[in-house]
Amino acid sequence: MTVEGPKTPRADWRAIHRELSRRISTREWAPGDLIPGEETLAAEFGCARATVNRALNALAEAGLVVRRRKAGTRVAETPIRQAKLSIPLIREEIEALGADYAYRLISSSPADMAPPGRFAPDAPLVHVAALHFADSRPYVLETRWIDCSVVPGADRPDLFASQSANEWLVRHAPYAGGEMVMSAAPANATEAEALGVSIATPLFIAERLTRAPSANGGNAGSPVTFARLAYAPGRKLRLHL
Amino acid sequence: MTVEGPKTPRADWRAIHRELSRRISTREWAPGDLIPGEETLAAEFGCARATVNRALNALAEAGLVVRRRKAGTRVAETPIRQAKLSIPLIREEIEALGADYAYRLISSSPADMAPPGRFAPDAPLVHVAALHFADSRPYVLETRWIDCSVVPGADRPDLFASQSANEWLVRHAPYAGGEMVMSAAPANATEAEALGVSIATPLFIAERLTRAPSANGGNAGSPVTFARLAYAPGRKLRLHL
DNA sequence: AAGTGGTCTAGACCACAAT
DNA sequence: TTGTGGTCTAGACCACTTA
Repeated sequence: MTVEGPKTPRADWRAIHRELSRRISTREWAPGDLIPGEETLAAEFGCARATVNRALNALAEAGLVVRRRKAGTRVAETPIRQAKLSIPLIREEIEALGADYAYRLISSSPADMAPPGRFAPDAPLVHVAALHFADSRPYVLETRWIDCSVVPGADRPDLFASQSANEWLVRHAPYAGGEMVMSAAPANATEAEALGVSIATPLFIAERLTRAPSANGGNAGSPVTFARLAYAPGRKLRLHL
Repeated sequence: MTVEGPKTPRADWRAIHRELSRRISTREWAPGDLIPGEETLAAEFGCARATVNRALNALAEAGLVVRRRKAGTRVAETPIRQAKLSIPLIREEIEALGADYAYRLISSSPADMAPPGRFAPDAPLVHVAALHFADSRPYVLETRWIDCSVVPGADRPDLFASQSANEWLVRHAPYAGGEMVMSAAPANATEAEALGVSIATPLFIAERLTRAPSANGGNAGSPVTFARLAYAPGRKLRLHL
């Protein structure tokens, strides 16, 4: 009998998910073990197979089990292997810290120098540098290039005077996918001055390339924008596993 | 009609997902727009509502749409806001680079100093320091504490002489969840010596706290292990959006 | 009060892969 | 060949929210 509380629904896929999750985390079912099939579990929990299927799919998506036709479902050998990283707008990130947000454009101009190899050689680029502040202190330096042939209007003067490129792009650029690379690097002269730290101070760097939807509807079209974010010291990226 | 190719299934939730995804990425449906209800879309695609539901749920999980009862489904204001981060074992991470993996234990002993505030004051801790090599070059310094009262046997001598604590724990410790924090920091004396770099060199730091399942089956039990990973310069964390 | 998503069911057929 | 997961359906009821 699985029904316990007065308000307990007869068969809730979340309840099944919890129970299976428990059996795995307590090693009642150890890594590598083959667990019962959907039909069997459905009988055990007294519900339809589709309900068990949903619970198992959620476990699979979280990386707790590995499912294969005919082979069955097994507890993953390496259980915690995936985490979801939410990427908020910088303004939201700062406001979530309980700090006041401010923005200042440093420069916006047709690009002289472009980051090598990311855009087509003849792409009409705009270069934008801007600072984001938390409680009047520099929080992150944003250095960005935008391909105007993909995002018409991005070369309008003063466009980014009072709104960050990211927020404008979110509203005006088509998107499909992209890549993000995070690393640690010493502050260069520009970053040091903008953030008010010494040269070579360790900075958390996030670089992000966004791509337009490709012709066939896939998610690997031509680059729309490339941004390098250099965070002031102390910035931490938190994840829940 | 939606059926086009000879092999096209009548109604495939992935096809619906692709089509809706396309409408969003091309801004046919712009951020903030209310999109048609499940019933309407089911009629359009000629399938059951459950099939549309599955496609929309996938979009919601990816952060492309926001769904609320009675209010309907809207295109998210900030489209790309989530990324999946896969966290492989260090050995797998190094082997994925095409490099040879090697491991060397530096020290393993009852903990004298514990990271403050992470474990109970009287918890019987073991402290482990170890180096992971890629092609004979230091790749990451692992500094770890383990609560032996949660993981019996972790204080066995020479347990981590030839296998990393992480791999042993994966096989022997119950788990439930945890937190991970990433940042950039200057190398301290220990890290500098172990990794063969100068003091204050910028390092990518990942700190990970793992928790045991709590009594009620939740995912916020007592700490099992805390690990600090200090990566040699050049390490990059790549994400696909 | 009413509309929308959330979920369950019972049955069916299919796709893949191990035997 | 056959067992297992993958998916679809048609209908039903429920839960949450907005109006």
